Amino acid sequence: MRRDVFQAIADPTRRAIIALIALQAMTPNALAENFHTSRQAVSKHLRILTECELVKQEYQGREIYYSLEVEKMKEIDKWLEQFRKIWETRFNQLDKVLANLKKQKK
Amino acid sequence: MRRDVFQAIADPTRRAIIALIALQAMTPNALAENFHTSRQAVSKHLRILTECELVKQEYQGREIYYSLEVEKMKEIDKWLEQFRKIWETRFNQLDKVLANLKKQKK
DNA sequence: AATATATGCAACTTTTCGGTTTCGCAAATT
DNA sequence: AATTTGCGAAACCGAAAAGTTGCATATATT
Repeated sequence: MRRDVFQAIADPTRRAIIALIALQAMTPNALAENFHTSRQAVSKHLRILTECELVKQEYQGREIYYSLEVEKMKEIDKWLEQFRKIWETRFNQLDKVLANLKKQKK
Repeated sequence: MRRDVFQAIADPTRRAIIALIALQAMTPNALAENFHTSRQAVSKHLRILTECELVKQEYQGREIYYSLEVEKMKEIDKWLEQFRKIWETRFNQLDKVLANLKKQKK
């Protein structure tokens, strides 16, 4: 079982779940209504999300409210950081090219 | 075949490949030296990365240099955007709490 | 021309994934 | 007390993933 953040967000249903519970805590049943799958399938997704700590549970009687562990999402952002540097540099280079073109036009 | 960016970065070997070719274009053979898998396996990963347009090829005689399509990486960044808003808000709320604590100390 | 090298592709195998169905349990409702 | 409801866990299934081995092909090298 790999179970890291990147594997967790690979599945589109899980990404949708993440987007939903980012806004407000939700129960498995409430979540399942948004998809064309059984509640059990959603439950399985929630387990995966819980295992990689992307999600936290809050027990309320027999209901369980799931909500996003936003901090964990930053891990993805952190990984992206190395590439952000690259695409910003590229952008600056493009900027230079455009600036030179302008100069030549004059 | 799903083949989207999120599925592409789910595999740790692929993430490593992405990180390598982000710095400089590399051939499959050169890449394979960095992993404990066969060249063919790396080739397969490269095909997946190519299919979702995360990677571009440059033919040079019998060698093929692979490099990162940085633009495509922005798709992940774009998806993260919605959560960035949330964690920044949370941060601001924490900021307020800290500010209040300071006030009380006075 | 013969051989070596770089690569992709196809076939095959094992493991993982995402789903369903069935079940058991605890909390609510009647 | 009996029934309904919300949930997770386990068993099972088909499809996809990730790897290996064995080719075929095109370009270099000798």
